[in-house]
Amino acid sequence: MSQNSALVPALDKQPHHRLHPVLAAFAGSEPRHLPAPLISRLQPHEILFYQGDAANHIFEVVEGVIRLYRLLPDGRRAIAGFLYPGGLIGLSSNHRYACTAEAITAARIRRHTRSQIEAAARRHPELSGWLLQHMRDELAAVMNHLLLLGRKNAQERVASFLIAVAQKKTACGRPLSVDLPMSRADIGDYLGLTLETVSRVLAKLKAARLIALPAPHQVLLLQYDALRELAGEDDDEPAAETLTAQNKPWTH
Amino acid sequence: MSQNSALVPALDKQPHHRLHPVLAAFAGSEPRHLPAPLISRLQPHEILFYQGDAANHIFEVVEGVIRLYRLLPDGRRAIAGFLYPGGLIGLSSNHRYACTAEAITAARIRRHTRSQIEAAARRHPELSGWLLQHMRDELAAVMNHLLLLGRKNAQERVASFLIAVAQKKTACGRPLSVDLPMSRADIGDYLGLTLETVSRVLAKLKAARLIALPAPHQVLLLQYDALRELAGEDDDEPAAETLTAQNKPWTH
DNA sequence: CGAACCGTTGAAAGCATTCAACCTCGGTGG
DNA sequence: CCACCGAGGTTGAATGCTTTCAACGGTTCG
Repeated sequence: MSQNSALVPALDKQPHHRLHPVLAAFAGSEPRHLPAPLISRLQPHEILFYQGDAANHIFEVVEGVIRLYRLLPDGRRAIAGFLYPGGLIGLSSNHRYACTAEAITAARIRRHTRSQIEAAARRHPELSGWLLQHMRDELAAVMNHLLLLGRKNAQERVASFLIAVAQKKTACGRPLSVDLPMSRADIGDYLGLTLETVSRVLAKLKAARLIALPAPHQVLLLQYDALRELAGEDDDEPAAETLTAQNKPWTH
Repeated sequence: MSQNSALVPALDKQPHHRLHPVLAAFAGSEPRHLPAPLISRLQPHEILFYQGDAANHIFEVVEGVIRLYRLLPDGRRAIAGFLYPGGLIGLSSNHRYACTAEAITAARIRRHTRSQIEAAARRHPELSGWLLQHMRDELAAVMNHLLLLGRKNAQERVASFLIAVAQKKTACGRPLSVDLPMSRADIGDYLGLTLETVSRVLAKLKAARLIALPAPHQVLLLQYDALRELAGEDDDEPAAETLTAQNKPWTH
């Protein structure tokens, strides 16, 4: 509950760009026509904005965990991502927010108007680049998630999830302790499973001694590498690039 | 096979920004130190680049259809998107490409170096904004796809797919004719289904008179609205925004 | 003409879901 | 203080949707 790296839509792996109050810093360097960015507090089930709302603001999670989700007309829910402190919300939105943002835990959120950000970005190219990088990271994370949702089975999904959550906690010694502030239903809606299936898979991983569950919201990764194997992601594959460097179509 | 709007990762709906040779136009307005952007031709199964390759280029589809996909170690494949003429590839990539890009049909591709693009973007703010917008559209499309993969059943997925493909063809009168240059396996890997399931669902939709299949790669949407209903997306919901404008947490 | 590829269709199997019961834990109030 | 209640988690049994395996027909191409 006290990690502070971004866990953007599909759980970023690289913990680069840890700067907490980045936007605030840039906003602060502007002439102070505007009040300093507002920090608002959210109660556990409070909504920050709804899908379809005009996307006039960009939010920065200061504390707590936020879920982003979309709903089908009949109520089925898909969680697009969990946001941890340092995470940015709404950056990649168009005119309207694509998801609903709701607090899972009590949270503190820094709010910036889009125009503020854009003005600051014009003045500070490094901020502009940083925001772009953030969007690219978000997209890369979502690509991973498409593979997970499209082609992985329940075990692989849960294992991938645990690995991803663990990779935010910058490599303490294993066995790794991870806590999951969200409910089983949240995890299910994130992984495209039912809450029962999530529970069952966790039980199975526990029976296989790959994890331990001291409490429902705390997981110990006992065999990290076995979990990675199960997750089936070649996260940091070395350069398979020199091999394929020839025979590029455009070298014709 | 002759549409010319972008069908980015999850099949864009808004056909805005139809400008075919945008990047070329901007590149051309530079002092001609560099050769004009190369156009290369791809054979049906030719690879443009592999996932993991250094992302030094940005590509623009001029003609044909490209698939972007990721693989699991055991060969399972998830197609992240199909790209049609006008689509940009690699724009949102980090240092490395997140997907493999492969031609489905014979294709012509315009290649730009990333540095060319970036230089042009610095000189032409409108290009910069356009690229940003493109990334946002891509992300929005992927969000739709997460919902599809995470929570829709086979029928809903196929219906959504057909609707999305149809929405590229700017609203000719219904019944709408749509052609699918990709194979059933491609559709399956895009929708998180097997090729058999795709075939079966199409047969079922045909039996229900919602579509007709004059040829395997041509679909007639006989009952567009019923399909939309089945797809279950409130694509263009009107403003539900004024209703929720009050009770924003930050107004505390 | 035969091989290969693609799409379709059938039958059986499997994995996740659905429905339901039970349990634990906190909070509340009698 | 303890009974009651609701929320969240776990587990079991049955169902079902999708997958898997297999066969068949059509088309293309060497």
